[in-house]
Amino acid sequence: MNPSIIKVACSNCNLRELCMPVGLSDSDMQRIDDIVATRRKIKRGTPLFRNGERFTSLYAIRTGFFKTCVATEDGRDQVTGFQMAGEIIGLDGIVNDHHTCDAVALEDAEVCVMPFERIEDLSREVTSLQHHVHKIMSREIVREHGVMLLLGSMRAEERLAAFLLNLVQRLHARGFSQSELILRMTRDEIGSYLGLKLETVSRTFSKFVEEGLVEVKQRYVRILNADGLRLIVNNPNCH
Amino acid sequence: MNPSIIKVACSNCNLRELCMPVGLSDSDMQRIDDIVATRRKIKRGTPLFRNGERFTSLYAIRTGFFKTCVATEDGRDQVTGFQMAGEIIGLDGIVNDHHTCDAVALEDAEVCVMPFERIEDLSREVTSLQHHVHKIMSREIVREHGVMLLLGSMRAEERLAAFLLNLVQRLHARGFSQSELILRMTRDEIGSYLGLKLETVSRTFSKFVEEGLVEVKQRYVRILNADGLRLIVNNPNCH
DNA sequence: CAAAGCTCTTGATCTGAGTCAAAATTGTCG
DNA sequence: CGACAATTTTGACTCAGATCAAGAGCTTTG
Repeated sequence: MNPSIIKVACSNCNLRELCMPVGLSDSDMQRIDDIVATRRKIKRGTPLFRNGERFTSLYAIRTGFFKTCVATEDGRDQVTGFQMAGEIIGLDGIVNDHHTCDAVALEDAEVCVMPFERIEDLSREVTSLQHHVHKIMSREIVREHGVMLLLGSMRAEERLAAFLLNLVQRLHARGFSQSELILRMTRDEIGSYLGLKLETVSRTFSKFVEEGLVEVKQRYVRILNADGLRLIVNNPNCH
Repeated sequence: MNPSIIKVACSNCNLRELCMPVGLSDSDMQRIDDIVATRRKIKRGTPLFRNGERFTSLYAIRTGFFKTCVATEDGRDQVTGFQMAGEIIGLDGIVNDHHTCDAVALEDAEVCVMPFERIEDLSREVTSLQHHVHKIMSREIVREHGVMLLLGSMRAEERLAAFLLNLVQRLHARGFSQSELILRMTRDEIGSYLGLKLETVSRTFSKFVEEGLVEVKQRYVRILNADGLRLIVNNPNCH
């Protein structure tokens, strides 16, 4: 028995509205509580799951911050996303019953373990859960379209600006500041996600600082001019 | 009434094993037949659906070839995928009840229209259909991870080689040649998908021809040395 | 079938981001 | 607390792919 595994319930979880369907009846809520079999704590730098591992469960992040990354045989890898509290990871494993990417905690984290079989069973009975599962997967597809747009057609500054705005927007939705954030990932990881080298990420940060768009002190970032960043993202001709 | 809409069934469709679950009982097959409400013919260059349109159905491609693309307000756009017979499009629309990309036929095409409500209703009853829907969505997520890897970390030659190998592999799975194909898209569209300019796509084709890897005559491509292409994809140090 | 309009190829040049290198800063842990 | 390791910044130089431009092939349509 893993001592880091403890039993809990969703019904009184304050992230409920992020990972669960809204407007459930009490009895449905009760049943959904049972989906979350256990919680699991993940130490910083440690994988929640790895490419090739058997897929059994989806994970709802309770606390902490993750990255997911895929790799080629020849050792290149690509960060495919950064995930924070209330987001669901593991969807990649459904097709082949095996995970096709690594999920690594970037800070000490805790996740709710939701055995996928139970999700499937229950979503045959609770329609709103079925909808919810479909929407979560579709949302991930749409998010990835956005990343493809970014990687396929944006310049370094546009990519970093879009990245910062996206992060801060998601943090804000979780009750954090709209303008301040602590990056939980290295420049190298940001670069991998954005298709840039770490030096380029660093230089672009410096450029934003010079232009008074942000204040940066290592992992700490304060956004001074969000509209300026939005302008960079939306206007390819601004330079 | 749209005259291009006609009634049909899956049970005797030869693409069945590509878009539908396998190993269904006769009675389940019967019910799944009813999912495909209609078929729809799409003329070359015409959209099947557009960004912003209300989402109602998924589409199984019966014949023809599609591209899907997303766009920014400022007019940039990005091809997010090319789809062929047996593949499902429209998954992007589930999250927000509206499509977030355009799907355009690159040759005259025919699709099976599958109202998503019916899919959801039936997949609550037919477990194998439920699994199937989940797998299709997960497969799309994994595919997009691959595209992110390509866009984020590969060089032009690697991208084009990976693209050709992927296309020919999918065509082969549909009974076409492993070595010959007709591109249904322009150099510009390939470039958009691969994050390259059309000139770079053209030059890279020319380079492959010089190296004896492929034979190219406009849209016609014959792969002469598939292993050579694979080597380009897998070995970042080969140059 | 001829003209107009796409699409594709190729050349010349430019440039944004990559590479290599070194120093500065911060974090970690005995 | 202090030293080692990891991360970040900055500079100098290079290069893959973008851009600009022109011409050649194809397709389409009246």
